[in-house]
Amino acid sequence: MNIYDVAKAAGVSIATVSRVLNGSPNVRAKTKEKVLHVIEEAGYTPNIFARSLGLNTMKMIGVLCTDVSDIYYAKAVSIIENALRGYGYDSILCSTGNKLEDKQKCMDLLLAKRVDALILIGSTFKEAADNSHIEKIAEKIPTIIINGVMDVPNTYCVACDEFKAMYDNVVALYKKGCHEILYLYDAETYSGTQKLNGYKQAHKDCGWPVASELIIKVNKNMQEIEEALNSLLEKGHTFSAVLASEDQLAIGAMNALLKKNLKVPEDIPIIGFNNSMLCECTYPPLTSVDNMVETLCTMAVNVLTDVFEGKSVTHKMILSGKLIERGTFKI
Amino acid sequence: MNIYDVAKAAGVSIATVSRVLNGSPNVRAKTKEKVLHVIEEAGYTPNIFARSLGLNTMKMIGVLCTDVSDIYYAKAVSIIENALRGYGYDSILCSTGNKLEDKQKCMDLLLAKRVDALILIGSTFKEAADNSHIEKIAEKIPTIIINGVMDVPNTYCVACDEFKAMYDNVVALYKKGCHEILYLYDAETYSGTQKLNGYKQAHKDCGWPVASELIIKVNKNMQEIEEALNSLLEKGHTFSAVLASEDQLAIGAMNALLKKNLKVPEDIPIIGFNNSMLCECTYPPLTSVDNMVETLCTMAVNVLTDVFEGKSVTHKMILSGKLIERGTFKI
DNA sequence: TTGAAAGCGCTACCAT
DNA sequence: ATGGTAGCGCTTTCAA
Repeated sequence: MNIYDVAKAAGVSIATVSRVLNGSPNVRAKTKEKVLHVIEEAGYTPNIFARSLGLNTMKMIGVLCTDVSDIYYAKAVSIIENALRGYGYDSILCSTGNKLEDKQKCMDLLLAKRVDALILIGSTFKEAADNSHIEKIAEKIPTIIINGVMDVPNTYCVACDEFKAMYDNVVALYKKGCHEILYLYDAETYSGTQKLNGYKQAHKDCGWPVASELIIKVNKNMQEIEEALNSLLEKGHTFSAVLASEDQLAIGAMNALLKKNLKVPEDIPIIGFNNSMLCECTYPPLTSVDNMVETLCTMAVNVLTDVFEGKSVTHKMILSGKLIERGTFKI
Repeated sequence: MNIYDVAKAAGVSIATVSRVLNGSPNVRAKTKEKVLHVIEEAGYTPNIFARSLGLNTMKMIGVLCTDVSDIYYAKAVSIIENALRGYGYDSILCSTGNKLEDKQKCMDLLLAKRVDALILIGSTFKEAADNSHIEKIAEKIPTIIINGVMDVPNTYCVACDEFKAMYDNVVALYKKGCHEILYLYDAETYSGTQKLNGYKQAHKDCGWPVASELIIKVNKNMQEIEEALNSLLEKGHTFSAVLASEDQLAIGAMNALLKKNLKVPEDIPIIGFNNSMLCECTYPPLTSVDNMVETLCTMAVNVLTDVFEGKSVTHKMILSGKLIERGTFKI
């Protein structure tokens, strides 16, 4: 069943059917009704491929992240997908994994599918190679980057000032008398680097040395975190607080400490990052930095629709994070 | 830049360009090279809309779930998306929320986008109305249902036998002397009903009465769970173990109990469901039923590709769950 | 208000 | 091995 069949059945031309389909006002009510009736009757659905061919858009956005099964990205994807749908856009999801090559392949795939825009969550990356790839993409379609910042035409960045958030964490801990702060991180993304730099800068500004052995890179694996902590302690290093770039890492540390019969926060306060659902899964619940995913993602989609509408849009928007105090640390 | 431009620049016909594009063997190596060179030079990308129009497929699958930000669905989506991409299919994601109407709207949207198939995660639903809608969809495209079972043509179900898994949980607790088992659940999906029925049936088969006040419906909200537990205890009801339809609920209960200075598992063993990442976030870590999302999702995608290839496929595949013993309960 | 017809850019069949 | 060409099903412009 195509538009010709509908036209024939309704006794009109395909142009008229098309007008009805697209809500043109230039159709007599009676004609419209007739056409609509045929459509309804036959259960006709316009062929979107043909439509897209003429219009050169399918109203679809590529949404790219390293791993949707990660609680943080999942949240972001959820919000973005919903917001986009609210604007009549569908989302093609690509959960790329960490390999640069795969990310690029996904972007190319999405580009080949002629998506109207790209939303990159939690990118960009440390590798310059990759950013150049984004530049190429951005030449063709608007590209929104969530929690990454780069200065490239047709690229729009919305991010949380995680540098400052982490900086403030350190200062807050210092004020409580915690001067040896274990720092756990797992990724060297833009966001990861920002946080680590905040940690370091705060030390400098406070006039304390950064103890490099207290900065540990781990995977999001509870056992691995426990082992890292144990090995640290065995080597005789001590720390009086834990800061992590992700809630999950903080929780790994927390459980390792609890296992050693240490009290949290009495012996060692802990602050996570992301303010994810995980914070309420521990006992005591985890104090964490809310980096505003929801706002970030909503803004990202709004920016995008503004771009589509040709409005002038800021290329960089930075929000502040916010410490959510729970059981593991209070200011 | 279109296929005509490429043809002209390469001094061949569009048919030849098309052949090169689609890897036809019937092109002289030299010709192929020439065309490829032009394509490379010009950075030409075939217009997928035109291609789709002719082929009547864009190699895209609609993936539908109630909430991608939920850790369980996120995992499933992640696996499905990756597996599909491995087969050259992209995923359009729809995180619908719980309202029946929205789910239907999403399915229709996806259908209008002419996806090649639909994968429904964690559906189907208790409402008969919805299932009839699925029937209509399945008339047009193959529909895979993960953790839901229905008997409809062109519909393929892969599910975990959660009835049995929960049944076994009850039996295992009984054997340990726990006869009053609090049951927490949050959703009346197919899966939710299966689990609850397993809980009830096990009681029956063991000759124990089901205490209806011990079956509590809650939302995935820690505070609400705590309140539900407290109110239960205040009313003088007691229980010697906790079973939950989802890890998160189990954890809510666990934290409420810890807050009351009860010991887990010494005073009260707890078993969650889904074997999610959350299990390792608590202390002690949560014993939980692995309902095989990964396998389920991989199978789902395999079933789909088999269907596409016209192979004959079982319409119902049921896997067994598996108890993963951690700190909160051991057999 | 309506219709005729020219694209949109590709695939695949039929010739050669 | 290559070319010509008829679709695929829509939108939109131009006429009437």
